[in-house]
Amino acid sequence: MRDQAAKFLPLNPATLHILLALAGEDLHGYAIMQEIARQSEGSYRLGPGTLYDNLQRLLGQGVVQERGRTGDSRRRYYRLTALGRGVLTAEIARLESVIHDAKLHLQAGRPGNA
Amino acid sequence: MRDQAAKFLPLNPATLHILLALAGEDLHGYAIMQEIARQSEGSYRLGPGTLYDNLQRLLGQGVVQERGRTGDSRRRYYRLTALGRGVLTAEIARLESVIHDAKLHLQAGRPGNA
DNA sequence: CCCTCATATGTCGGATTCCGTTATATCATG
DNA sequence: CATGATATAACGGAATCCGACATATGAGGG
Repeated sequence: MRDQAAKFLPLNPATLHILLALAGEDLHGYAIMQEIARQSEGSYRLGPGTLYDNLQRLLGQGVVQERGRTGDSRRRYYRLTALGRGVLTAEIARLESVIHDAKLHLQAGRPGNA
Repeated sequence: MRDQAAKFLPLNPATLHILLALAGEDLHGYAIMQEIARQSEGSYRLGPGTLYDNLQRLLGQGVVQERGRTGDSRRRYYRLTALGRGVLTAEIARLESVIHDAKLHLQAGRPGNA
């Protein structure tokens, strides 16, 4: 699984945030946009173009899948597959190591930057 | 500064890794490629196309600048500007919050993924 | 019933970015 | 001065980004 997941890394920001939004619960597209805006406190917003391009690709890659429709017939709910969960987990682990490195370098040498 | 830096976020993976490589010390392009490969233990490699496209853009944005050439006349050394250091710092802070959220959701509910 | 507005998905097309291939120049060695 | 490794850069097709626009459905009021 980790081998499979590794092929998808690194994730671009849009993909990372979509997977993150879906990690908590299954959501439909419009709700994904809202959840990403909420998580970033409004500083990062995905437009529909970027969102649906990405969902289309992720469906094809088997990273997310569509859940059976219930209630509101407009909504298409998406959920992470096992692969998708593995990809997100692997990316988070990778980013932790990136952050670790960054902190070493950002404080070493130049305190006040400039 | 942070306001300025915020305009550049989120960083795509190539940009993040270039800035990270330069956070430690000034490097020339070829060395940036090697440093990124080293930091990721070979799992993420930037080709020259992606690297120089990005450096060109970052120079234009004032995120990195060229240092005076010394020694080997082929090499062009790059360094982070104050803005560049601020951008990297802001992105790292943002990613920490992303990781925090992700960990909540990834362990909640589904322990073993699958 | 309609009419209207918010919700929700999807399309479209230009701009940007990605990224491997190829070209060119310089260094180090013998 | 020949050779091979290092280093930068140009090139061009593919992929992605992303706002604007189009369409369809739901909720609620009159």
